[in-house]
Amino acid sequence: MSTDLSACGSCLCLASRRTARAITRIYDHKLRPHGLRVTQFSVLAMLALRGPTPMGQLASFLGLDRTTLTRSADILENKRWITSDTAEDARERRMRITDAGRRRVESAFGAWRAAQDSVQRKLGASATGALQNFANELTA
Amino acid sequence: MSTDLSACGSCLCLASRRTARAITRIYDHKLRPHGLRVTQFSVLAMLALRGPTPMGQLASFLGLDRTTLTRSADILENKRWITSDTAEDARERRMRITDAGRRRVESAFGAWRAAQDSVQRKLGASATGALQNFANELTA
DNA sequence: GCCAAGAGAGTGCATATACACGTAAATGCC
DNA sequence: GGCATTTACGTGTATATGCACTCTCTTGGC
Repeated sequence: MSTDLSACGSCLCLASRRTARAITRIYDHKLRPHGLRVTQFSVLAMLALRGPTPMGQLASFLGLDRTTLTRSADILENKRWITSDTAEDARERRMRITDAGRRRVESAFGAWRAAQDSVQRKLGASATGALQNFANELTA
Repeated sequence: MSTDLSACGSCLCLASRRTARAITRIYDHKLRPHGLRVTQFSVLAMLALRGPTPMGQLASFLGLDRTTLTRSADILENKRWITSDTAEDARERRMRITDAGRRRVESAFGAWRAAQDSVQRKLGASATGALQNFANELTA
């Protein structure tokens, strides 16, 4: 009377993780010459686009845990690519991209574009559109 | 003459990672009472379905780096949920699920099913089908 | 003004992830 | 049979990820 595990072969979590790992490898490979990981690129690009943003809000935009961003932010701050200060509310840690950070992310933009195009070619336009929606639908 | 980074707002890598993180949280939450993470569940289920499998081959099926599986396998082996031995080829480390491992993954199956259904409801049938294809298309 | 409740953020811990590098066993070629 | 090559795998290092817990600061009610 052992359980039938065959349904696990179509595990959506495994599928999503495999997809993310495969895509991440493509981006990281392209970004490597610029000394950036795609996770770091995302944080820098987000800050460049949105301007100074408090931790929690930035974590929410990136869809990751607040405490995860704390560690990533420390790394980026050590590299002098971001700085942080406090606002009126002394609890808030407001993150800001530095000039060096902006130069770094801009220099890597071509590599990011190449990776983006590569994945787009492999998956097709409709698939990439769907992928864009998933995260939003899951956090709604 | 600063670069226009606005295209980074639709980064496919960020989208895939956000999706995977959100889905992982759902599965991990359901599996928690059973003392399993979804990554561990995947390894155990795969071994239960496929029988004894060498490291590299298992890593390939899971779409993760071989060295990542080394660490995960060590954890599962410490918990006595899997064992490993060598075959004719002394280089091969062949993984095998134990009875305790099988009981564990079977006891968690209901939780996995609940998480799977939950994500399926949120994304819809066509979307989940698409998600299943992505990983395969990217590793082809 | 005082205090309880809530909001924003950091730490300890465990696990996940992969690249560069190293090691040992099998294999192919002569 | 001996050695270069290939194959399967492990380690060192760095980063990513999130839960439980803790701390500090703000806010509301009195």
